[in-house]
Amino acid sequence: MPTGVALRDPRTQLFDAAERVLLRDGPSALTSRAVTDEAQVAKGVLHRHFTDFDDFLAEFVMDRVGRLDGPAAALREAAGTGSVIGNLTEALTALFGSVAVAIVPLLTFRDPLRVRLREVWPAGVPVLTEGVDMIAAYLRQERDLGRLAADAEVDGLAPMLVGGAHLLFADRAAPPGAEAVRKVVSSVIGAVLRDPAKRD
Amino acid sequence: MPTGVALRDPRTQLFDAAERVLLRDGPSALTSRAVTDEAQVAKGVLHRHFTDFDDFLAEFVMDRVGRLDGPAAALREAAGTGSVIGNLTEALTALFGSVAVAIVPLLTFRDPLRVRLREVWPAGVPVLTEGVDMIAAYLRQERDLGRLAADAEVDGLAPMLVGGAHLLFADRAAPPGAEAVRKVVSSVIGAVLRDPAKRD
DNA sequence: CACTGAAGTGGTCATGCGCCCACTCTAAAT
DNA sequence: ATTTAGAGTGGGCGCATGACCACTTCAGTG
Repeated sequence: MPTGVALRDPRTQLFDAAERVLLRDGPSALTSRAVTDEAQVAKGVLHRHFTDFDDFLAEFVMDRVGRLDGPAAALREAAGTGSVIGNLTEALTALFGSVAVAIVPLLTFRDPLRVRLREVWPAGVPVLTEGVDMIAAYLRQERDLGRLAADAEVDGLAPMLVGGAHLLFADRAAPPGAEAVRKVVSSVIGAVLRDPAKRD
Repeated sequence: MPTGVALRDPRTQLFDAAERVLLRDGPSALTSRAVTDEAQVAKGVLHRHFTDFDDFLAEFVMDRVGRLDGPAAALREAAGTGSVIGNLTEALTALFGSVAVAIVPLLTFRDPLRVRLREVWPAGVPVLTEGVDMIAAYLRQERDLGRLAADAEVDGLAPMLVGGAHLLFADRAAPPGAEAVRKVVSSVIGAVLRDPAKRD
């Protein structure tokens, strides 16, 4: 086995491996060994590029959140036009249905990681708060309550993308899949926006 | 240290200890040692009364779900009356805001436990499916999508009751608390029920 | 062409977890 | 009074995980 041969883009390689493990085996299987094995590199690689496994996870999350630029731009554009409902629904659906967001709350269950994430988080916040505050505005709710509701929506849909964690209906064995989740987000947002006292 | 002295109601004692640990230290701290230590009993006690730690957790969850009888009755009654919106909102709020339900999805993250839970789960299902299907009906959505949406709502609100797991707004340090969660559930359900094509 | 340092490897360690089990104690049965 | 079954105790085992580190290899530098 050759050693010392430089890998190309080890960080991305590890991030992609982590995503594959997460989607295939679920969050409880996301260990440092599982990631390095999946990436077919030695255990030490992870520790050379990241101070910590939680550090790795935090960077992993932020990397995925960074891919939200597209949906965020669509959201801004939708807010500017006259026909708000259609475009906003579309943009919000894309935003909340994104796999990138879905990964976030999963990792939240690692307590130390949560602390770590709060340090690097601000970079990704604006993209998400925008959408959430818009929902709050359309609900004409207090800002905090609106945010809380949106938080619940995101946190709730996330586990289902990754392993079908729902328990209420155990008869439905397979996870719903990204497309079904998108449809639900769209429907829920649509229902909220159909509120009689709508604004446009 | 006296040994062999029979504890009174060891199961309830352990369940209560588990809930205290969960609410105080979060789901990642919910280990078998933490439970027995919190209950101030020896490690072995847990294994005498339960075949397994996951068995204990499954029984724990089912015990808490069993406390949903009150909200479920209120829900049935609300469905029978004429003024559906007010009563239904109240009943659904009580149902989804319940701490008992909140515990369920948390434990979902333990993979083996999920399998175990599916075996004992049917006993508690009707109580929950009732409320969820009602929401689906009011949303006039396909049954599966409605259920999925409700699942997301429950799963999403749960972690917030237990440690404030939300990340979108890291500036809000403290968990929202049960009362705030209730308000949000009520608001969201209310918004959905204000749909122009409402039924009552 | 030697030198140096960055990068990858894999053996090893400490920790914590769930679980087993030999032991002890109590209370009910004969 | 002796027996026996049930219940609580805690030492310790096996395993998995994250972290550490001595060693190896290669690219770039003068």
